[in-house]
Amino acid sequence: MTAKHDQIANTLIADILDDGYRAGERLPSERDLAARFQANRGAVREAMKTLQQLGLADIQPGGARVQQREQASLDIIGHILGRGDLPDRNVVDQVLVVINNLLALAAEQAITVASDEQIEEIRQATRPLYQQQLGHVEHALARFSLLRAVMVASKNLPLQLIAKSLFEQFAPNMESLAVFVETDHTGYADYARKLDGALQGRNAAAVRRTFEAFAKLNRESLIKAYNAAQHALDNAANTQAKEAVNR
Amino acid sequence: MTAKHDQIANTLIADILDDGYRAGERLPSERDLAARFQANRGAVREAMKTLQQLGLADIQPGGARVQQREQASLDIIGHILGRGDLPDRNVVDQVLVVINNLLALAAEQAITVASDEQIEEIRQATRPLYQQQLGHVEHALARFSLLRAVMVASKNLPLQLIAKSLFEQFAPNMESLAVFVETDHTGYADYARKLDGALQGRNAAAVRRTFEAFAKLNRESLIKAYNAAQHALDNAANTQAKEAVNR
DNA sequence: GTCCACAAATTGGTCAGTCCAAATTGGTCT
DNA sequence: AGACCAATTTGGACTGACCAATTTGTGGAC
Repeated sequence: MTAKHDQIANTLIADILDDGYRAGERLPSERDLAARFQANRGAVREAMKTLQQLGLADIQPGGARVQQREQASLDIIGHILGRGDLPDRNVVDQVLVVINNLLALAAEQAITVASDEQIEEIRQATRPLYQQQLGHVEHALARFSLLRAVMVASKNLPLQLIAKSLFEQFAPNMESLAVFVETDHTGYADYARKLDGALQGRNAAAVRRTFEAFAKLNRESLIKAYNAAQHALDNAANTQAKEAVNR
Repeated sequence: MTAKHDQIANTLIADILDDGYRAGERLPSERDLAARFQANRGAVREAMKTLQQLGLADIQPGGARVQQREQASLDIIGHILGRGDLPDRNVVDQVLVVINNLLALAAEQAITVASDEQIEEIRQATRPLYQQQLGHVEHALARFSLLRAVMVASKNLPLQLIAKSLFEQFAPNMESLAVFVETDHTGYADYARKLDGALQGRNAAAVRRTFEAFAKLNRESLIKAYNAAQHALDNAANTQAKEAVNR
């Protein structure tokens, strides 16, 4: 059971993101919201504080107003992805672009600042990707471990925080696609070997190139999964429609 | 006059970031904090909610615990930069590295997805940088406008949100350095011209190269300012010490 | 002495009602 | 129309209380 103020906050967030409230518009007063959600005003206040920190609402004595989505915090990405049956395709692609770019940057930084031990840790993290018979979930976890190792080795705090935030909002919303993902074991293994070599030689350019290839693989895999999931959804919708006609 | 719950939150945040509370340690209860700050528990609760959303505290029935800094939100960067007389040099450099990399990515994206009108807007934003006689503040604002135009043209929401968040936390904490910055007008003008040309030809590689040169300029300028500010601070400290001896 | 089960104290989550200061609103006068 | 002022609305803060989950303390069994 999630806390009540979180329920209220999530409802309001969904309302705003679904354009139930337009930017600049005034939100109902805390007292009105308390009545609507059958909650205490304190709980509503905590929910409003959440909205404020997400940059979705500007809250001042006299009234709270909805802010432009571009004014929001990075933390709204998860909520945006969480809407609808499938996460928004464009946003998913945008997140991938950013994550991959940051990953390449982190690798570049790591090559120059990381200790030999940390480079060795990254190389260790590439090992599981050699294995052809890893399950989808295990393979995804292995890739995540690699990502994490690179980020830590970059010794760049903002970089780590951004990657963590993006990933933690991204991953849970991709679970609905997970069953449709077909892991390209051979492709990843090939990439893992190249990365290992580049790391060993501390070759920044080669590392960046490899990570860009890695990104391409990830993206293609996800696009395929997306198409499959979309077909499945459409079929389900058709079936439901036919049943409705038969009734 | 800032709100009381914000004061409480800021004090607690500073305590945590200054290692007043170690990771894993339990924070005082809301009731104790209310007594300490001579405030209502409701106000303390709102402050705690801030800490939670910053990822600094894990707050559960039974007690709140301090979280690892690596678990925090990107929004703590501003608080980290705000400590001490001068912002932490390493963190400043890290932020610069990330911002510049994102800027290059945004430019690359913009080249491929932006409309002709948006490209034109970016080119317009480069114009002020041609002028040799712009004041430091005006020049900084002009650079910011350019950054903003590129981000918008990238049409990548997460990218925009990250850049906005980083910049808004970064800028106010650089004001203490502002007086020591010597703007390299000639360098910027040179870069602006190259960028303009690359944009006109929609040459992604050239745009990225130009932005990397731009980043280098920015970084060198800030390092110089840092050294100057550090010297000024040291001298002030020495003067104070001598005065103390004379008393 | 160690471990475990149970009761007591602590703590966060929620609620009701009240007061205050800032902002908004609506009417009035010019 | 536009400027000004009072009434209302709204967020910020406070007091005091209750509940459920967790933690902590205590005692007994091994």
